[in-house]
Amino acid sequence: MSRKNQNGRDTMDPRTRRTRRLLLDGLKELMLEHSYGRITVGDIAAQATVNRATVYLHFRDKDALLQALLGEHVREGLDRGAPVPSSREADYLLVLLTAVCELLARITGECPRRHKQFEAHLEALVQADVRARITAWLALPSAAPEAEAEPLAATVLSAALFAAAQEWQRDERRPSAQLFARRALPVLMAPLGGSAGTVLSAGRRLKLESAGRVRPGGW
Amino acid sequence: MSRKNQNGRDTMDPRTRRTRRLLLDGLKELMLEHSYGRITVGDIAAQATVNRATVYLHFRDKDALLQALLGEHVREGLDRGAPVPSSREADYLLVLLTAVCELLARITGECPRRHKQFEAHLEALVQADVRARITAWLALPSAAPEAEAEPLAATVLSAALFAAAQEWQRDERRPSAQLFARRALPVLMAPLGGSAGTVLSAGRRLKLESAGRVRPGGW
DNA sequence: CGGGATTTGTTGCCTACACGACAGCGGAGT
DNA sequence: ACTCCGCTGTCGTGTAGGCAACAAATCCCG
Repeated sequence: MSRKNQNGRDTMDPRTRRTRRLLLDGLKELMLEHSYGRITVGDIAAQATVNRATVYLHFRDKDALLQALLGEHVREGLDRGAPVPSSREADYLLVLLTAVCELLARITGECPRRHKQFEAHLEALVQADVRARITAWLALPSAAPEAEAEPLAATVLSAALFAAAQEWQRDERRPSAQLFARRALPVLMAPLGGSAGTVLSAGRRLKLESAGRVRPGGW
Repeated sequence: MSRKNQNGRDTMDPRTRRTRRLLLDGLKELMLEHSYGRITVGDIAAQATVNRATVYLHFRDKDALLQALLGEHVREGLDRGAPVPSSREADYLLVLLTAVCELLARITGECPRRHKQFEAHLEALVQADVRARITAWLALPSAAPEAEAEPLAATVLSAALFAAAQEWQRDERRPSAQLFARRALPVLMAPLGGSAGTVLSAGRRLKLESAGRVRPGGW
């Protein structure tokens, strides 16, 4: 049995990885031309050159497969633009907000009419992924010894950030995502620390008053 | 055990078909950037997301894999342009000669410098495939009841046809393949039947006295 | 509404593939 | 000369996947 069935990245049997990929790609391919509802599990299996029974070795049902596909789409969309850094760079939130704005725009823009039904779901996945990224970012090794991840910090931060991006998206004549992010970030963080600082772990003050700073505060 | 390991097309285990395809595509992909000699079996396996040992379940060695890849390339090249017809159409040889000319031109034209070493081999494969096509064409149901496949017919015809194509290829200012084929065909068939029209449909009398002229790469 | 036709999940048996380990071998360096 | 090293080709063992058949939805049309 493969070490990690769900989250395992590289400890999986190559056959499992390959088949998973074939299935995800197969569904993606089919959804370019057909509506989700009209696609059967058999269609997906055929497209993936895999037996129908095999589909169920990887996903509970068709919806779970779709879920995984959408999740991957979101993950990739955020990874180019806002990969989780290896050190707790101060401007990560800025980068992330920019990327979220751009991804949301892409979702509502490029998504075929036929799949508009999934937009809400897709946005929820974006929010979940943003939360995961912020959590990971907060968990990064920091110089402060007392660093204890305030569990609420990620929740609050991600919700605020995502809401900001959504508002940007609704704006008729919105500025560039980059510009918007720079202006919005201070507002975003205001509720967190008293004076726009101390995002969380006590000693760690993130100075963001001048919101355009593009240099990591390297620690 | 799969019904037909070598030639079976559709009676193979889907896993076998898929892995074969992955390996062929993998080698093709690698050869876009590396010279054949520097590519190891392990590289191919990795590119194909397949275990190295699995390669040997499909091909005796790296060379056999290359052989299959080149053969497939030739087959596909001739299939668009000169697929074996379902009835013994009279002008098939014309179509085939045209296709061979164009394929030869593509081989010497598009082939990267790095792989020029395979050109001769590739041309031999073309000739072999041409022979197979002509054999198949001759075996097609014909109106003549006495139709018995004269085994030498395919050999002679294919050698002559291929030699003509090679000569066209060497011509500095060659005409279009289409035009050349039209002009060359009567010459080609002259040794076969008396009057260039009746190739071998009715009388199937193949006079080969003057047919010994087999161009290089021959048997 | 009824009933044939698809589609969905599930199961048991068999096969192709993954993996690790192995001996053999050719090449590069010292 | 020698060892070191990476590649080749093969083997035994465990597992993912192919296949056929199945009951249970679900569709859909008269």
